[in-house]
Amino acid sequence: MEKIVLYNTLTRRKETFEPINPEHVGMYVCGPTVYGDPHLGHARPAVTFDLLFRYLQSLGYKVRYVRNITDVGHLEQDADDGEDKIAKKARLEQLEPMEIAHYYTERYHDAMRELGVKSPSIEPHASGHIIEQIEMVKRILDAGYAYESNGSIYFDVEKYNHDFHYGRLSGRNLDDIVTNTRELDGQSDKHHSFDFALWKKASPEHIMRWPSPWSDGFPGWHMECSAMSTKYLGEQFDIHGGGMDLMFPHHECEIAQSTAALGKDSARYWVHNNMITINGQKMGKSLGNFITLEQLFTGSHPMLVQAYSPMTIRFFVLQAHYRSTLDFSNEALQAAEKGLDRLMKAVETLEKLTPGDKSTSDVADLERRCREAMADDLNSPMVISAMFDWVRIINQAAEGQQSFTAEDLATLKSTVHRYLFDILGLRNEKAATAGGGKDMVTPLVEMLLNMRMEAKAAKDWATSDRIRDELTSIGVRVKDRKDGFDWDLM
RNA sequence: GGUCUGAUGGCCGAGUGGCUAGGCAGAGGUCUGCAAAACCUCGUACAGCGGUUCGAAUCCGCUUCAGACCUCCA
Repeated sequence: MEKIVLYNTLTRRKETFEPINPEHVGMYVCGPTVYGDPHLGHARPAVTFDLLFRYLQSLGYKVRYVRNITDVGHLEQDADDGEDKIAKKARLEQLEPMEIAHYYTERYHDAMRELGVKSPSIEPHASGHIIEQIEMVKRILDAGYAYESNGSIYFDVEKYNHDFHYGRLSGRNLDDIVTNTRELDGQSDKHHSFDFALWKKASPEHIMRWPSPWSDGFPGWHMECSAMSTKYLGEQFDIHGGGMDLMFPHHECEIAQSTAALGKDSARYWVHNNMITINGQKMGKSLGNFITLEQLFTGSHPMLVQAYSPMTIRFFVLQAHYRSTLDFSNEALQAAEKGLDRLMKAVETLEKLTPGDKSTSDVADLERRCREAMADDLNSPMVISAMFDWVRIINQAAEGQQSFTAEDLATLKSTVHRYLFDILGLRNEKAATAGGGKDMVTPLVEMLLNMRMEAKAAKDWATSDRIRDELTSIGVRVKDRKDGFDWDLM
């Protein structure tokens, strides 16, 4: 198996990736809380871990990719008295919480499909794993790292920290957390403000509730990921992913829970994607500066000067390394759109190239550069950079300035396919599709262009230009070739 | 305040102790009946100040600025 390195947040360095079972990879990624439309921020982790998923598969691993749906337990504001996000939305819209969860899950799936994000292997819902979560809470209680207080169960951070190290993922130690956390005013059931809920007793008006040994209530937010990752991937698995903003407290608490319950670390490689920013600031719900994916696809947001296709968004995300922040702007998105367009045109050009006697460039160069870039912590920008160098070479070949043997041409096509389509997950949105798109209009366009050729032969420039102008006006771009024509849809 | 990141040419964004990342925009040229597309050429950028080094934008220190997390957010 190809040797690859991944940046592990746990050690803050790149490490050679070695799965627990040689042929298999278990990967868990924190999915969305389904109480609102998916926005540009959701696209980052989805595309990042889709890239990792596709890449690992392309290397030959059998990957079990688990991405959860949070439909219960995620509270607003202070975890002690905040309202459940789903329940709040349900109350505001006078719907069942499950209607809200279902609706936004569907919206999320639709957007992900558009972005070319593959469906994970398993997509468990928190509400469907209450029993597993209760079992895990019991294990933590049995191990002595949690306490009951008025029907709720809290994690005993101080005791845990005595035996292990609370804060090792996010680089904190408990003293820092203590001095930087405001102690609550005695109203809380918690012993310390830094303790977190494993199980919460439901207040009378709380809708989403389940029976448990301690009270009718609901699980704490962090429980679902620990319980579901353990259930589907085992007590130890390879990769745990998510956004950097989840590092603390969410992932830190997950580590504490799993370690307390199982006596050992659960995830070996922690992989975090960085944020998408807008005017240098994180794009997020709380800041109210987010743009939904649908708004992006349709251009219906005051900040957008035009619509951007799903593949433009995907390409935009892939052009930056996943651990860097990526700044949103119309200019950047337009650049991505044009760049992607050029890339896809070159792929079409490549399909039409005819083989020559010899090859004037080494096709192994592209494969090597792409392979090395991906193996080095998923460096998709480097892959794209190599691709563009070859776009030039392909275009030169189309002009007769380069040539390739049939064998090299086949290699080149397969390399481009593998990296651009299979691994980066891009697709040619404008390409011919069965029963629609370019195919449908081809006979008509070519008839007109043949007429234009005749006009040109007769030096009837007026007719020739009129045909071209009319075609341009309906979105067909005409390109003259030495011995004919070419065209595409704008 | 604590923890941690980052500062790259007009914009986005890689990378690296010495060898052109790439895209977009811009300028000139080739081709063309004119265009478009494509191709060729061009900007010689790495926040500031010190230090290490034969050599640093890349390593170290300081300064300035920005961002993330420390309450929910991908």
